[in-house]
Amino acid sequence: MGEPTAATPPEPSPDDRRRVGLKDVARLAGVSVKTVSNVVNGYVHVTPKTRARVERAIKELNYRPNLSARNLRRGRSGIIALAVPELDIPYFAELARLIVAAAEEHGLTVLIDQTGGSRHREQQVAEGIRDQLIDGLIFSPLALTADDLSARTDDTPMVLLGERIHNGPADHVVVHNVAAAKEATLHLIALGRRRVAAIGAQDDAAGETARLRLAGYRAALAEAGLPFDEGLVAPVAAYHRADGAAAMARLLDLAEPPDAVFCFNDLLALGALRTLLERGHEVPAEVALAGFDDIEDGRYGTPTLTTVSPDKREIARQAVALLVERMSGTARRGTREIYVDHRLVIRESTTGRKIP
Amino acid sequence: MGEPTAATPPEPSPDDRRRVGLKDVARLAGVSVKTVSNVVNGYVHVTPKTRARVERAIKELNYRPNLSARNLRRGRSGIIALAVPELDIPYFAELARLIVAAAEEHGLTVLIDQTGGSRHREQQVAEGIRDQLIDGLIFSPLALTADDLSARTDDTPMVLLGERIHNGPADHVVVHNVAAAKEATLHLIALGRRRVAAIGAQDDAAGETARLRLAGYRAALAEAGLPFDEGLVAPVAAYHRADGAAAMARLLDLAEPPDAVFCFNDLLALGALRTLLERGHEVPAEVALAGFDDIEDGRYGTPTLTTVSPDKREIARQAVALLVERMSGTARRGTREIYVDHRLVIRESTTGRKIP
DNA sequence: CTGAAAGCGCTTACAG
DNA sequence: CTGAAAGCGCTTACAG
Repeated sequence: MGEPTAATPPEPSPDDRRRVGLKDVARLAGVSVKTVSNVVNGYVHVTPKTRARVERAIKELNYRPNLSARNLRRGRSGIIALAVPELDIPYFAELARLIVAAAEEHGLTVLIDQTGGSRHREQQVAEGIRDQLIDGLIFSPLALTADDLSARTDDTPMVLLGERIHNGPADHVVVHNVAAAKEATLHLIALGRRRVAAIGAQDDAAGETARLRLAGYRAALAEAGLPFDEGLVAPVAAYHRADGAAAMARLLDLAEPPDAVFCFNDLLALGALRTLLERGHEVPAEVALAGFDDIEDGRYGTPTLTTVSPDKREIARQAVALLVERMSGTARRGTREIYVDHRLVIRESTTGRKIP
Repeated sequence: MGEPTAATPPEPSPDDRRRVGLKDVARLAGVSVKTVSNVVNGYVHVTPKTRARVERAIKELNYRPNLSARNLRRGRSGIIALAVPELDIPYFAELARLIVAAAEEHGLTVLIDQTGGSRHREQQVAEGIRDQLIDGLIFSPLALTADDLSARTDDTPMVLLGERIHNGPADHVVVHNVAAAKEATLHLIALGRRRVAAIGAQDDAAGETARLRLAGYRAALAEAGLPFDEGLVAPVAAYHRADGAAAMARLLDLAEPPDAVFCFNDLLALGALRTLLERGHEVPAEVALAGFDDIEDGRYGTPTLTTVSPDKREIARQAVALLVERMSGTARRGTREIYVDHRLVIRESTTGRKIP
């Protein structure tokens, strides 16, 4: 009494009505909370009559289980994180869609982290910015090294995607990059091309994808008995259209420009295509073009794009399946590296044939 | 006893070591849990010396707060959901990226729901499949009606995106569709075109976007004194490239084909472009083409695509800002409809000029 | 098949 | 500035 606040009786704000809990449902239905919990979670040992009564009460009160409480009690959240560089890079957008779908089949919800490929953000992800919120992580790093990952103190189950990190610190789903790049290059050579260029080389340590695809490219040249010409290998800073466009321009300025180009991804190829058409070159008559990823844009451009198509659905499924195994603790010791199929999809940018 | 399971004593699995909690940190640091909590949450009233000791203990034990417990206690999760039809439709991928970024500035994490535009899934989203997990929802519905949304019993704060639902049941961020479509059509007419077609009409109730953009198209014709020709309006089942390609083919088969086409989104335009080039028509010389959305694909095709560019960053910012206001309870009564700017980006598909 | 009760790990009045 | 304790809403042994 006499306290300054005494004049303001603690009056519940309109939003303050208490949330409906299990207890309220139990009271209305005239059963114990255990029974309500059993009904909510679909357990068997409840008589149909009791179940019906509980369900009526749930509907009447519009009860929804509080997931924070459930998670706290169960010790898991049912949420996994997907960390990718950018959501609007078509390859990652397609992958994200498939992973969300695959996760749903396991009753899991996906939360998305965009790292922008920045080392700092990737370290945060690896160290578990959201580790107490998520049960597992599917991670496609761009800047992190295997050492970074080996040093991580967070023990949230993790599955890696992409070429960046091999040999081990975590389960890993990949495609056979060397073989796929070799196939694509051999296809160009089989068309009779002799000056086959490559766009997408990268010097820095981040360029593991580049390294593998370049190896495949070189293996194809070697197998075909063609010389390797350093001048036909165009390095890029990143794997966007603009980089491909610029690289193609440089190749066209060579004394002896290429008659075919294998681009290390589709965005590079689409950028290169743009430069070729802009400068009045016919594709594939003068320059044949192949990419990697099979993103949807390549299927509808003019010409349509020949490309290596990794089985993205399978990548998503395997990634989620591996993660689920890790999370449940049923995974065997040691990490696994799973190789997913790919196929070469031949379209107009190498054959000139129209889509029927 | 005698039960078959009696032979297997309940032995804690190696993974079962208890999680490090506030209590453990408090014990190691020699302070109360309250103090640790204060340090973790960055509150002021802790002496530097105590703070340092706590921080050392946190590091030593590699302590991470349990978010489920925090959320349970605080009554919120810091997670918002973004529900869109598909993540790999470029427009939604771009929007998702921007919304994730905007949410991050408010310390919020985004969880993504893909509805596939299915009515059933959209109803689940509206009714709060994850309502106890999320603090708010940014929703771009395709099948739901205003009535569906008015009837929802879930009271999770929600912000709507897209043209589907106007007038009211929730806060809403949109662009001026009619005005924008009119501008795009007038631009085509200003080029001297007289048979301007439209691709993207839809009969069904879902076609609110279609209705508005068609209205803008008609308004432009009227303003320019051109007749409205029903035959030049091509309906589509969906807004994908394939629909645009098919619609364009039908328009080209007319006795008097169009000399310009306004497509109600960029994917339709890219599909239409494909048909035009495939059939040997010059763009824009024979047929000029404009789209809507300004997705990245349109910036790099050949020719590049003239399009209405909504300010997507602003859409994302406004959507998150509105939602945050609702969640904090500071929003005024009544729902708001926020119009975001757009501009017409003129590129080669109407002017034929090359990008410098 | 059902009930009463403990406890998941936090935050936050309430006292000091 | 710090401590002891209640309670968020669940799930789940433990009894019956």
